[in-house]
Formats: sequence, structure tokens, C-alpha cells
Amino acid sequence: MKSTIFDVAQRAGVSIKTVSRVVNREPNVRDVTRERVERAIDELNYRPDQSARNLASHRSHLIGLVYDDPAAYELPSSGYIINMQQGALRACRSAMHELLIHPCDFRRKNVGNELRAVITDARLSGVILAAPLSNMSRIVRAVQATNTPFVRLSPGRRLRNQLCVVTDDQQSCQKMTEYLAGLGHTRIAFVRGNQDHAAVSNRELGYKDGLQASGLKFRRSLIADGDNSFASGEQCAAKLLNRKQPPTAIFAANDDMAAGVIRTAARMGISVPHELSVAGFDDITLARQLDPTLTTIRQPLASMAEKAVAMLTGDSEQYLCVPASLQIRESTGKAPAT
Amino acid sequence: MKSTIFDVAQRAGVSIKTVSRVVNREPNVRDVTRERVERAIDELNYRPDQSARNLASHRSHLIGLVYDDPAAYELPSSGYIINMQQGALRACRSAMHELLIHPCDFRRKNVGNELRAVITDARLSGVILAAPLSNMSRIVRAVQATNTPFVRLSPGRRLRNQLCVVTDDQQSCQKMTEYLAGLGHTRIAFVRGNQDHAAVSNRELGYKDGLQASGLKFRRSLIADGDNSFASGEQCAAKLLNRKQPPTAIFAANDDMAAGVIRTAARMGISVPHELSVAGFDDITLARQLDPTLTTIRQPLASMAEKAVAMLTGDSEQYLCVPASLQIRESTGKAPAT
DNA sequence: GTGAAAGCGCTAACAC
DNA sequence: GTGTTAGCGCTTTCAC
Repeated sequence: MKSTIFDVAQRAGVSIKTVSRVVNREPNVRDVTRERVERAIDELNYRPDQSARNLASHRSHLIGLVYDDPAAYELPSSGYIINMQQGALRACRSAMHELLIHPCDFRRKNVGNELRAVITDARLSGVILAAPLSNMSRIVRAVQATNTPFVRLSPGRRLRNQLCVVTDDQQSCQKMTEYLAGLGHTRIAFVRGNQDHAAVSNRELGYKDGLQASGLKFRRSLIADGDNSFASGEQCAAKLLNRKQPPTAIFAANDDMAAGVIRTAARMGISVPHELSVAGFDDITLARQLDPTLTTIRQPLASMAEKAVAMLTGDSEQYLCVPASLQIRESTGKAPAT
Repeated sequence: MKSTIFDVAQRAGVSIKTVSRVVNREPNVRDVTRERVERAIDELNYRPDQSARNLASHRSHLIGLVYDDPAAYELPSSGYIINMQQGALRACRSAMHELLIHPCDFRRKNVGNELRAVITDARLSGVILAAPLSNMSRIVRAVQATNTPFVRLSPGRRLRNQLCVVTDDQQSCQKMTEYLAGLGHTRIAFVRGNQDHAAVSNRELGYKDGLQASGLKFRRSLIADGDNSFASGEQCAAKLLNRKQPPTAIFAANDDMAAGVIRTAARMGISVPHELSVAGFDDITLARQLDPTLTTIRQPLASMAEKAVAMLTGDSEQYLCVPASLQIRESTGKAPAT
């Protein structure tokens, strides 16, 4: 029924090693021979057995995608994960690898051991560590201990000799801030995200850069502390908008919080964007479903994951930055006339 | 470095076959022997090599989760997928299997062959086919052709001799309709979903059952045709609400469309739930973020996927129905006084 | 209850 | 350029 490398060799009149060479695209095969083998492969509908190949080669052709477990809390970040998966899958397919997903709750005591177990048990040939796990030393060390190549996604800050793929959080946030300033806003507030997530922290730096580049003064009172959740966005908005001198623009470090800001504004009878401009970061699906639709920064997660897989399966790059892009929609507009 | 079954056998003073028996929980091992082997395993930190085990046993310990590729179109169904993945992963872990995800665009010409290739190449030991792929005969046949055990999720209608896991779409929709009728609504509209998706069609049947059970007459004019998308929900709502006798309640076949209904109502200045009640199906994350929060039916996707994996890895059941549950929130209320 | 031996289908190392 | 041979680390079969 299922044909093996022997069947192919026999039919093509060559040795199994030659078949192996053809299958693995190794050199040292004459074109005629190669064609003959390929014909035999087609005729027999031969497909190499992965288990046998893995066993003999000590490699698994499996890439692990490790990310914060969404089951651990209530969060709408599913789009984030799906995007990564899509990018990673795309790259895996073209590199003849498979993808193993591994959501993982960093709050658990034993994550380190569990991670090590998964990686070694499955003999993963590479691991992708998504943010915010990528900036948690406990997690990174566990992966490192397995001696498996790994790349970190948005680790916040770069470490030498470690593969990583990032986006330009800081610069794109500077651009967004400058864009808001360009609309005439002078009191631009910023809603911080969860400080566990290093890349998100970088967004605040970009906000400050943007203020400076626009000749605006940074005011501590225009900063609010959120935790990346919708609810925290609502709370921060309430706090900011109840000030004697409320901001005319609020820039949130992620879209969920920005959505919370819009909701609170609506409840307070503040019209977006006429009285208040709101911007976010991520470009989750919700951004286009909100009313008004949300101006935000699109994080190229799928490309980032794709590049990460490529790093593990061939590309020799060590560090890659995939630029984010401003998505201007309905939630931002000219500053209201005083 | 990495220890093998030989190392364990040597240390325990037994043959490798006995170690194998212990590892695989096979019978015919004396307790003393078993303990001795287990101690050796611990001491050596032995973990069986999956590739070797798969090669020798002709099984892969891999379950494939196949679902409609979200990249194929613009859809916020990521929560749907994440939920399935979570359930499937949970069951895989307890059954010592791994999960391979495989988003797949059924609109492509070659899906059948691609699917066959993935399944046979990876030697999957089982496949889970999510809706709506589970009710597409082209897809089902392709999976069938591989002779790999598979279970269908929400296939719309049951087929004999085929494993499947469903939820009670029809009954829960009847309950929702009865609930709305119980609030005094007499003109309850229904927004149909995509007819490609058989299980979604069953929801309309439940709506009709509910009307009947409540003594209400079915009116063709209170049915609108959506396609599961947010935008189609908006359009259907506009159509329904512009009638001379508009409905006082709209029940949409999924949450995305229900969200579109709420949006349109807001734009038309119709207050939800005071002038209009709105209900959905699925209980996606968005349901709790809408304003007002959405009354809906929670589809137990994670459990369904979990049971599906269990069917493939041990459980001998053929058919399983996991009940859905009403989630009453802010978007439904008493019918307005005439 | 336990063990010996024969593969599983491939890759790696080296010979030719 | 191509073939030979020896494993990879397990499970299976069957003998004891």
C-alpha cells in the first residue's frame, strides 16, 4: 500500500541513498537520474515517513510557537494569537516544517519545567517565544536550557547573540503622536499598558518623543496607568476626562484600552472625534467594528512570526525589525476650537 | 547526555521490553519490577523518543485540528478558533498526544488533495473537522479517503457510522425565542446566517419552534438573510427596522450579526433594550464588550473540541451533544408598551 | 511475567 | 555521482 524509499529505489533502478538525495535536494545527482527518481516518486505516490526521517536525523521538523495562554484570563487577544499562527504556519509550510502551538500560563509555578519538557519531548527544532513571555527571564532561561534554537518576538530590549524579531513600537508611536499634534491637539494624554510587557512600555517612550518633536511639553498629569484591558481603558478615560483641563486626544497603548476610552467617552456624552480624538495600537479586528472606527497602529504580527520561523529554518539573520504602520480612521480629527 | 530505553533497562536490571511495558502502562509487570523501572526512569530523567516510538508503532500521537482559514476572509471569528484550540489542547495533553492545527480555505480548488497530503504526511492518528467544513461533502470525503479516524464538529445533520460532536443549536434557540416571548415580545424577527453552515441553519428551526411553543405566528416578513458578518447584521437590521410594523426583538443567528443590529439601532436612535431587544448566538468576547452587553447563547466550543479529541484517543462514544446555555445580559428586556 | 531478536523507514559516514 | 552499511530508539512478535 504505502510505498517506501526502497520501492522508489527499485523502480528507478538506483540505490535508496540516491532517492534520499533527490528527496532532500542534495547535490551530486545527475539530472537524468534525478528525473528518473522523480518519476518513480510520482508513480508510486511516495511520501517520506517523517518519523523515520526524524529518528535517523535527530531533527523533528517541528517548530514550537509559545505564547501567553489566553485561557489563563479573560482577554480578547485571540486575534493577536491567530495572526501569529497564520504567519508562522505560512513560513512553516514553505520550509517543510510543522507548527506545534503551546499556550502557556506564565503565572504557574512550574512553567519552566513544563516548557522544557515539551521542547525536549517533541524534540522541537526551534521555538518562537511571543511577547510578553519573550521578556520574562524565567521563561527565556527555561527555553535556553534546552539548547534549542529560539527567537523572541518583541522582547522589549535586544540581547546580544539572541535571535529576535521586533516592530518599531517606539517610532510608530512617535509618528502617531506627531500626527495628533499635527491636528492641533496640545493636550494629548497617554494610557500606559501593562508594565510586564516590555514592548508595550516602549510605546510610552515613542509618545514622549512625539511630544518633543512637536514642541509639546510632557505632563505627568496626562498619563494614566492601564493594564491592557478594556476595563482599564474605561477607568483611565474617566480619570483623564474628569480633570479640570481634560485632554483633547487620548492615545492608548493598545486597542482594547482605546476601545474602553471610546466607550467611556460615549457614556459621558463626549463626541469622538469632534470633542475627543482617540488612538490605539495593534489594529485588532475590533478596531474596525467600533463606532467610530479606531485610528490605530497596525502591528505586523503575522509577518513577524513568519520571519521568526524563517530565522529558525534557514535565514541567517539575527535581528529583524518589521515596521508598523499608522491606520487613520474615524476616531481622530481636528482638535476642537477653544 | 540523553538517556535511552537501554540505559533505563540496564540501570533497572531488566530488559528493554519491560521498560517499554512500564512506560506504556501495559500489564504483565510485577509491582516490584515496575517500581524499580520507574525509579531508574526518574533517576536518568528518561523520556521516550517520540520519533522512534512513532516509527516502530506506525502511529503518530498527533491529532489534526482542521478549520476554516480565517486568513481567507475578514472575520472576527478568532475567538471561535482559539476556543476550539484550547479544548483540543487540553484533551491532547491528558491523552499524551500533540495537536497540529490546520486552517484550510475551502474555497480553493485543491483543498481535497492538500488535506489528504497533510493527513498522510504527518501520519495523523486522528482529525477533527470543525464547522462549516464538517458539513461540506468535498472536505469530508477527502478526509475519509485517508482512512484516518475523524470526528466532525457541528456537522448540521448526523450521519451514521461517523463520529461527531454537536451542541443543541435548535433547542437552545427555541429557549431563547421563548425567553423573548416571555418578555412580552410578539414581533420577534430572526436574522439568518450563512447557509453554507448547516448548524447555523438549525438555529432558524429552533426560532420557529420557539414561536410555536409561545403561541406566536411565524411571519416570513420578520426573517432577514445575513451571511454571519457584522455588516450583514447592520443591513438586516436596517431592513427590519424600517418596516411599517418593525419588530420589538431581533434574534440573530450569531453574535457578529447581533452586534451589527445593535450598531444600526444606535444609528437610528432606537434604544436597546428599551425599544428593541437584541439577542445573538456564540457568546464571543465582543458580546461582553458591546454597549449594551449582548444577550446570547454560549456555544461550548472548548468542551466540544475536548470531547472530540477524547473520542479519537480512547472514548468509544460515537455521538455527543454538549448543551449550549443562555447568557442573559443587557440587550434584552421587556417589550415596549404599545 | 519477562526477554531476545527482528524490524519500522529513513539518514550519515564512508567506500567506490 | 552513486552505492553500502550501520545505526536512530523504539515496538512487535514470539519464545520461554
